[in-house]
Amino acid sequence: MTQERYNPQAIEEKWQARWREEKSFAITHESDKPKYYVLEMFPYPSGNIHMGHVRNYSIGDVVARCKRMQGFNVLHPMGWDAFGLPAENAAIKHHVHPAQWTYANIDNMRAQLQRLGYSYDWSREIATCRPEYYRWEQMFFLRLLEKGLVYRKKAPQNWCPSCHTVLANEQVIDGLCWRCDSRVEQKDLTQWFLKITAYGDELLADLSLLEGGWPDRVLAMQRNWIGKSTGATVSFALEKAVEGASAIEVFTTRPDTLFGVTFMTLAPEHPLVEKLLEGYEKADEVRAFAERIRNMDRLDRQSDNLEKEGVFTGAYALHPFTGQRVPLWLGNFVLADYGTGAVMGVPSGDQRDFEFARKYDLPIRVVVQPRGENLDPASMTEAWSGPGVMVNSGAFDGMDNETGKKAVTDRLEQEGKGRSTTQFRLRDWNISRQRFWGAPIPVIYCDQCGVVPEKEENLPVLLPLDVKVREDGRSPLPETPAFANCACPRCGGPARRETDTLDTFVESSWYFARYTDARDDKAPFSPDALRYWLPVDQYIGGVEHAILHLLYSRFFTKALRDLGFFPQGLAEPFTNLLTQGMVLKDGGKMSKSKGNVVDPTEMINKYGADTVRLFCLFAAPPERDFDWSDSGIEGASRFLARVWRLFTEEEDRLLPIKACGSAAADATSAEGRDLRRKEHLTVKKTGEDMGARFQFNTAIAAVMELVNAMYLSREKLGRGEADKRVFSSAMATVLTLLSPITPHLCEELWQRLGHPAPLADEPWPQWDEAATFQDMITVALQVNGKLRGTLETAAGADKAALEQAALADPAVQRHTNGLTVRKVVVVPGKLVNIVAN
RNA sequence: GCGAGAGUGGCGGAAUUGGUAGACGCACUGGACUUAGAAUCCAGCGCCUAUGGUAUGGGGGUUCAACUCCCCCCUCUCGCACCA
Repeated sequence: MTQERYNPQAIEEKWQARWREEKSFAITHESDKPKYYVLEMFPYPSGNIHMGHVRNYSIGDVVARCKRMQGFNVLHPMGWDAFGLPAENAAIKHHVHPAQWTYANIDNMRAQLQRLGYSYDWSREIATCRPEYYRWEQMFFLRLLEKGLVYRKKAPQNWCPSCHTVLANEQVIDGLCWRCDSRVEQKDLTQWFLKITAYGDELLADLSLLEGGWPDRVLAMQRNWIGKSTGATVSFALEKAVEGASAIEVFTTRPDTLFGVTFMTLAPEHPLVEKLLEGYEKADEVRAFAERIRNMDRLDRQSDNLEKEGVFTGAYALHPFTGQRVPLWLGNFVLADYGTGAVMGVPSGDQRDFEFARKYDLPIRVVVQPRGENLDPASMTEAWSGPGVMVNSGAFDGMDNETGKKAVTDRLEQEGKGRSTTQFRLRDWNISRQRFWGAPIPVIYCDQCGVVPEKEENLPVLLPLDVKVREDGRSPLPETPAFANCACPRCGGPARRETDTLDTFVESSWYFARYTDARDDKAPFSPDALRYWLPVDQYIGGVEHAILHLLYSRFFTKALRDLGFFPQGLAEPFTNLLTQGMVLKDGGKMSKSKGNVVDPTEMINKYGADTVRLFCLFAAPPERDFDWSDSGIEGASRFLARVWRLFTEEEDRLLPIKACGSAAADATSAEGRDLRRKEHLTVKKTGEDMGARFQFNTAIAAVMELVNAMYLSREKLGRGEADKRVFSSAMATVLTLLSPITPHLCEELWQRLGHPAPLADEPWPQWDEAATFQDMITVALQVNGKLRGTLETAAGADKAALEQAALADPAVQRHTNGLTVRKVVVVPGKLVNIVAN
């Protein structure tokens, strides 16, 4: 026996160098094997990796290595989401150029990732800030523009005063900037938009394709965000037509309650407000109200406990069916940018309208009531929005209200007073950013020709790097003449370039596809490679992207398909999604300000990469948050040292055989049979846990059990060839099963066993059903469902024998003494339950 | 309010088809080895009034048998929230 300490540092460097030099994980799409594309969300190159990255990428690496061993041609790439604000902020703070800062960070983080031994195909590495990448994005922009999926419009936009840029709706969280938590303001700006709403229906419908593959809550969040509502747009004629309008339209999901309309409420921003007020004696009061509401902070205006307020405009519309006069009010709760910016008021059927009507003493007219009940407007305390029968609704009386929705809409359509309508909560995606460190938008403004797209052959529009970043954070591009001034691609005259850059979420919306053909300088992708690799089979990342990045990528997939870049049959980019939990410390998020950050590099220095990987996977199932534990990682380290010790101490009896490499004939002793059975059962369990269920914690636990069994058996097992084979096979199995998780240690010991080829190229072991059979088993003995004893019995014992043995058991007899046995339930191989009273 | 998920020892967590609850690990306790410590090894470890009783957030139900299925309730986390 030799004593030898496990020393990860030397081993890990050795294998990492080898993987790098031999390009061990580079692959092509020319392969007979089935493909498997596993992808982890690429990082922003902030400077250093944190534990969240380690967890994310360790999960991905186990999947990649495991699938590779299970016979798949695995694409497992890595890159950098490299444009974005932090680079500019760092530039201001440290007086380095954003590009320099970004590339230095990439170099640093790449080295950190390589120290963790991840099996990436580094030949496919991308950085989105390189022209070789963003040139294709500029091309997509032009094609989308051509197709009408990009447009320019002036509208109130989310403006972050601290970041000096607009934000997409998805980037405003509770009224605050997603990056810096500043209060978002509204600002009228002309911006470029991607028409994601054109895909609203498809984005919603295709979520059903992802059921089972994506977590339910992510699907729910997307559904929610898209927010499809079906109903009708109804036109109410104005009693007195105003300039440019003779009617006001409302959107409703409840056309069945149309006869209950007793007023109408307009958003203070509604374009007709000023015209409706003409000649009204209290117009100034109304104007003041509208002004006050319009100027309210958006956050306050959307808050929970904002009291509903309104004011009568003096104007009336006419009910489309009854011709009754409907007073027009302004209301602080009506959203200008949803539906038509005006809603019909049905106090009997809508709680908000009910409260509004009570407050301002407006009439309440019951039009839908629960079957068998009579609602009385005078005594009602809340609106009835449930199902029921239509009343006070003319020809529709007596109709079920669900049927009524369609019937009323049909009649509106016949009379030209309305139409069936679908509304989305989803808004088009503002992709303009007033920032420097981003991909230039390839558009030119010419006094003669107007807005002119750059010519495709002139791409890329290079982001100039010889620019000094402004101290105030504003983009230097507008005042960089070499960039901003240009010739009009159409008339050749002097023109100005668009100086806004693209939202960085545009880059991350298609990067997964670029990996399939990352070095192509003739086209964004090779169609063959795309057809082979897409979609991504397993995507892994944080749930914080449940809407933002994942929605945008889904949209891009559909849009690029319709532009002819992606295969026609491709509907969704990511078939399966795993949202990994966060790594916490002391129950909270790690943060510099709290001083509870655990630095992966320190941990690698102390314990080695294998231990860090092992602990991240063992601590909890991947979806769940877990609390970093300093004693927990000690345990992981201890286990690997234990494997190392077992190997080195028993090296003299280890034969160079492979996992599951012993024969049934080798396991002649009870010890041998037991160990061999445990070995095969472990292969069975880890294969399922690691390759299918992604429950790495239980897979690791199973291997730990096998190692424990080996420790217990080593004294009892003999040193004959057959026993050596049984023991060696178990050792080979431990190394093979553990290799996706702790590849360095496993490769090292594998090589030391005398195997010339690396473990990474080994096939996943095959377990043998026959090896898992047991002659004698333990059966539970229950009396009235309570465990009273156990029984050692032959595995094949039949029901009658089991029943007899159970009834003869002393413990059972003690508990059935004086009782009459009514029934005996025998589950062969499991238990016997005696029912007695 | 709506939607999703969760609730099991001192802690992280197992229990995949309803069939011996607490695998595996952490922490802890005792022992061995040691001048001592570290490391390692062995043993113990849900709770209690302990040959038994009791226990998977609480209450009911189905069943020979329930962490698992059904009904009601409580708590926590996350997301959305005046979307007409």
